[in-house]
Amino acid sequence: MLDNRKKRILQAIIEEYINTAEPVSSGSLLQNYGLECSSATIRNDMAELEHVGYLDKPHTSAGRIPSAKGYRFYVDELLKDDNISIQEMKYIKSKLETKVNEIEELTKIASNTLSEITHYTSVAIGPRTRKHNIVDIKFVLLGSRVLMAVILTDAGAIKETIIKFDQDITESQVSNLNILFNNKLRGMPLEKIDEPFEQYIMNEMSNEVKVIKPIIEQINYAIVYNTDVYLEGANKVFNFPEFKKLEVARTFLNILDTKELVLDILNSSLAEDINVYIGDENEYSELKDFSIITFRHTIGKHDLGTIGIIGPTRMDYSKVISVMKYISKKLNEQLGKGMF
Amino acid sequence: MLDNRKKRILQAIIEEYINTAEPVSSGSLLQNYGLECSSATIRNDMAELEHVGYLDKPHTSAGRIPSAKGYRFYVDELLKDDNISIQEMKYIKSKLETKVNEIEELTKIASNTLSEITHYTSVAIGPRTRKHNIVDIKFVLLGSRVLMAVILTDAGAIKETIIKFDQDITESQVSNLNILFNNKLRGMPLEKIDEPFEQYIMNEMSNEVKVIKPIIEQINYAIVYNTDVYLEGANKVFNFPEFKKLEVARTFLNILDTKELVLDILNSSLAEDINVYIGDENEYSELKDFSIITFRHTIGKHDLGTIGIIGPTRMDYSKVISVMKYISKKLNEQLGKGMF
DNA sequence: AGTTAGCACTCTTGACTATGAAGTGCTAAC
DNA sequence: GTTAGCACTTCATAGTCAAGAGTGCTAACT
Repeated sequence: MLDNRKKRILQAIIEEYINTAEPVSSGSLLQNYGLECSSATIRNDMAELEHVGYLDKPHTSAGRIPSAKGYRFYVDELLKDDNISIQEMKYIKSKLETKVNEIEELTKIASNTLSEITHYTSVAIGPRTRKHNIVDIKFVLLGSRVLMAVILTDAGAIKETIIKFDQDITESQVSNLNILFNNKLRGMPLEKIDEPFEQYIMNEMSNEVKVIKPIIEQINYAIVYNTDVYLEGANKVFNFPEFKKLEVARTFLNILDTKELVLDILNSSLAEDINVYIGDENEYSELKDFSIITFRHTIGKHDLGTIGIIGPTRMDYSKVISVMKYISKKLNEQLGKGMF
Repeated sequence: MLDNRKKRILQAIIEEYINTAEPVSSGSLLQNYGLECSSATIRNDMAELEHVGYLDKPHTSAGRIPSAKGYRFYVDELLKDDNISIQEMKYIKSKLETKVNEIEELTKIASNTLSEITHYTSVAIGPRTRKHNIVDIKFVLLGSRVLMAVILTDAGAIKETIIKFDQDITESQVSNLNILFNNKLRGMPLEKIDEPFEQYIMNEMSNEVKVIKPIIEQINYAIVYNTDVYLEGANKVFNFPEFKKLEVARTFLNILDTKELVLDILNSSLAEDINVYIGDENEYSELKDFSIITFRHTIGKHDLGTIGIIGPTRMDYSKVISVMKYISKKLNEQLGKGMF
């Protein structure tokens, strides 16, 4: 276990390094933090902290920088999560109070705001709607051969998709579809639009089998593939000195371009909690020089979307987590008002 | 006017520079291009070409690089637009033959393909629909206080938007809306959903004025603001040596992040033609080190979307223009089939 | 008059060196 | 357990130098 002074020194080094991006020396700690001991004592403690793996040393005559393990200790034990100003709170509130028509828009706004305030790149995905319950499903004829399906869910998500046919569709077919789909599916989760259901409908409307298949296919496609990844502030990374090295910047942009990877990370984030992945804690080796902080917001058991911040391991964890917690709180208040 | 040999030398310099990104020397021209003269002659011509502004010189003892004016001459007079392989054509064909439900998807696919083949960053916007004629307009009640408006146009664009109310909406109101809107608007361009129209509807439905206003507002919002900018391959720039300088990469990403700027550029592109903006020909000074090539595809007088390529001034104009022309041709064939 | 060989001149690049600054780790004293 | 003092290490910066690449000019050639 670390004694009190060592903890203070570790915290000071990490916070100084987060601010300056320069290796922290014993002298600078003495100057800027009110430590009541000499630089030699600090050096001894720093050697100890390095020995147990919380610090690294770029080379013998440089100061210390935090290791991934050091950041982890900091995040778990030392970090303060009230690192947010009144102005920032006001700004967040005003942004989140925008009137939106769909839950997904709110996720976008939250992600956007998070990036603005923290100056890191944010990523977000909309809700995984498969578990959402169907409130209403409507088919509307847009042309003699064009049908639109609109599905409303109890978590405020709206899925709409267009289906084209090689043959004319009649109004009576449409009203049949409306009745059958609603009778069977209302109150059911979206994932119930599956093969058994397709079979059922085909039996009920046995003389128009050709119409059913594309409808079910297209709806499923819309539900599954409608997982856009929203990105905000990719260019912000150039403000950080770690991205001065072209290779790092390139890796970063490649990560952001690999939608599947981002999706995977956001999806693996646990429900209702803030998750921090520091450097090589990340499952993917491409991410070893980066940290990711995610959180998912939910209503009851319903997933409403996941937001993440990605940046250098030298990230201002305190700031990001503080802002995230506040946004999370406000989102819940907002959603609690019964918007949907 | 340039004599034949000077033209050949200019062309050779530009093509060599596009390939290598290194200043081109008289010696290397002699080696790699079958010019029947000595390096001294080439040097004389190069001095002349520099004098008239087609070439620049980084410093006295370096080779020459093309100036913006040089590229312009090359694009206007020397460029070949058949720089595309059979495989590439096949690939483009296969991509564009994907079945799509909306014209906008096709624009996205074309943009995406263009970026894949040329390895430059592509941007695209959907059609400016204001001049599109309304084929049908439908209101659908999604909940007692949620209305969806779907508008179909003769160019295959579908605009849908959701409107929320503080009061219940009845089915009879909805059918009224359907009748009134369609009677008045069918065959009209989308831009006709304007203030005079709002007045007209308000007169016709004078007892439900409160319902009309948000509808018109929201529809107009959807028409005007539904101009997403699609971006593809932003990370590709790191393959080009001009982006080795961090400042250039940063400027580039900032440009891509400024949606309004990109939108403006794409919108100012003329109809049905390929437009090339080289370096400081661009209206915006931020773009002085970049070139942009755009083209808009149309059916008759209808705008169907605009696609652009943005990259360093040392761009492979020949390749990009060749591929664009081919895509443009295929798009027209595709659309000519009467998909919409 | 246009073309060419030859060569002096210019500028860049990379390797090598010297020097100063920053910081540590150790020793010995407190 | 803490601290002052100092030797030692490493990095960053500037300076020097030589090699290499390419031009521009001059004078000769066709």
